Amino acid sequence: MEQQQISTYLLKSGIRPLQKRVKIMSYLVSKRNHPTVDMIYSDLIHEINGLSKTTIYNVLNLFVQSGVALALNIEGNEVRYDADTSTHGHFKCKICSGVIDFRIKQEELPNPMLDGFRIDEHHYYLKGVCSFCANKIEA
Amino acid sequence: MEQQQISTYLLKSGIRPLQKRVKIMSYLVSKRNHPTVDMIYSDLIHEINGLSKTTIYNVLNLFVQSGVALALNIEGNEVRYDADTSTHGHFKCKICSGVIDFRIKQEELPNPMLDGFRIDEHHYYLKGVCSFCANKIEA
DNA sequence: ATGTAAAATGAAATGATTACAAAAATAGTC
DNA sequence: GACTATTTTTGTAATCATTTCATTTTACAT
Repeated sequence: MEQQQISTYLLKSGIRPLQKRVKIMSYLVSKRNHPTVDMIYSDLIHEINGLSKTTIYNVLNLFVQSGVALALNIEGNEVRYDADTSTHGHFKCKICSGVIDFRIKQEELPNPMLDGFRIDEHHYYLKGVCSFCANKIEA
Repeated sequence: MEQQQISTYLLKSGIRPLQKRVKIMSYLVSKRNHPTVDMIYSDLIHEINGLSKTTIYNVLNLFVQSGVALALNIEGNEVRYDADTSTHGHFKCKICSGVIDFRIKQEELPNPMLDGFRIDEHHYYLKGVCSFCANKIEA
């Protein structure tokens, strides 16, 4: 996606499309790697002059509050971010630590009987070993 | 559950049923409140003489590794523990921070096409506002 | 009882995240 | 284009959960 499109998207979501915000969203959208704050920082520090980690925290928190990004809490010691806010699941490999998406429809997810509850977010996480790592183990 | 039953259960799971381990498991099983380490510590410090937080971390890590407890990563800043290792979902209320279980069958959870992947754990988390807090807001 | 291995302890280290005050950038107005 | 008020970014320090590690204590078999 072009930076211009990102700007429009952010604006539409009630977020002023400032330079760093656009770059960070652009990174999330293009890489789709469910990065941690550290990953974003190490990748963008070269590209954005004088970027601070605090800014990344600020911007990501803003994104999550505004609903343009999801915070994934798959593992206790790290938060990962995802610009894809549509319904989908996540698989995390214990070996390579990679996180991949898998498609599921909203209707496929069970809807428990929770009378009077307001449900805002659905998170479906799987953990195990990905096919690539599984092959390496066998070999 | 009686402490005796807990001991037998731990033993069967390959865990030596030492005093503190039994007490901590007993706490998890009886309270079913998905506690954090801090909650366990503040509740058991009165009951167990000279209990240290490090011990709770040690014991819980052992429980998780041995498969007699689950570590829930619903929110990024806290890990909660659950002695119920059967398939079920968790709902966390944004207002009161309470976590409740809901029953789902293994078969109800979607099984994505992940060829060659080994899936070890399924986590299904919902977030929103529980009925109790929703009522309070309306009132 | 005694010795050995396992477990628990507490203090210090680590790592992620937040708070906060100062500096910089931005948008709107003249 | 310059001026000012407001918002954003920055960097440091503070906070909080968790782990590490050396030491002490406990459990258990002999």
